[in-house]
This record gives sequence, structure tokens and C-alpha cells, in this order.
Amino acid sequence: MTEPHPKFFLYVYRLVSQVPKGKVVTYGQVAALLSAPRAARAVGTALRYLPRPLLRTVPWQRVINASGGISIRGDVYRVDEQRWLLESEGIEFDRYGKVNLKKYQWAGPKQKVKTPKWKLEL
DNA sequence: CTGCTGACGGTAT
DNA sequence: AATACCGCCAGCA
Repeated sequence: MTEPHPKFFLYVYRLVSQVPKGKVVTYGQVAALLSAPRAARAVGTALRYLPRPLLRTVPWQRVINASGGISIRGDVYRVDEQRWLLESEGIEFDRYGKVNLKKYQWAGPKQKVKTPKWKLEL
């Protein structure tokens, strides 16, 4: 899974690219915006395989879980990096390592996301 | 087509 | 708040 070409992944990357600095979105929110409200897990998979070249254009650090926490499993280094990046953007974490979604969650794109039935394609 | 794998999410404990 | 479960899903072998 080194070559990220699957359509769903690309839509995820495109949407996350729109999240402004200082704001965050949840995996489930991204899925919902892509007309796949139950594919939160797949969104996580997409970001996990974010290709190196896109690390510069896709603000992956702005995607956290519905509890306001960082979801990266295993790689502690990666977790620290995400938190550091977010804090440098002005986002605060409470003593439990959680972000206040009420305050920092992105409202979503102004214009409805164009998702050409990637799902129904066969 | 079948079975696995998770940067998930909602519930129950 | 922290765990344990369990249902979901796109991708891939």
C-alpha cells in the first residue's frame, strides 16, 4: 500500500488540505463530509498511508479523534510530533491530552464537497 | 468472493 | 477518565 491512488484516499487528502491553521477536524467528520459517515476508520487508514510528497501540502496533524485526542497508535514519536505541530498553531491541550472540539473544530468547507459518487463506481 | 487489518466511533462498565 | 467490546469500511492478498 505504498502507492496511494485509491480514490477515497485522494478525496480525504483533498479535504484535509482545506482545514485552516488553528482548527482541527475529526476522522468521522471527514468521512461524513465525503458522504461516507461510517468510514471514519478508513479515513484513518488513508492518513496513515499519506505519501511523503504530500506531507508538505496535507496538514495531517489537524485530524484527531472524536474524543479530541490524538489517535496515532504505536509510534510515540509520531504522537509527540502531532501534538507539537498543533500547539505551534495555537491549539491547546488539557491535562489529559485532549483538544476542546467546541472551540477548535473546523466548521467544514463553505462550499459543499464534490464527491463524484466514488462509492457507487463499479 | 473471502478474510484481515487498522491514525475510528458509540456504548457499556 | 480509562478500558473493553463491537460494528463499520476501503484496500489488498
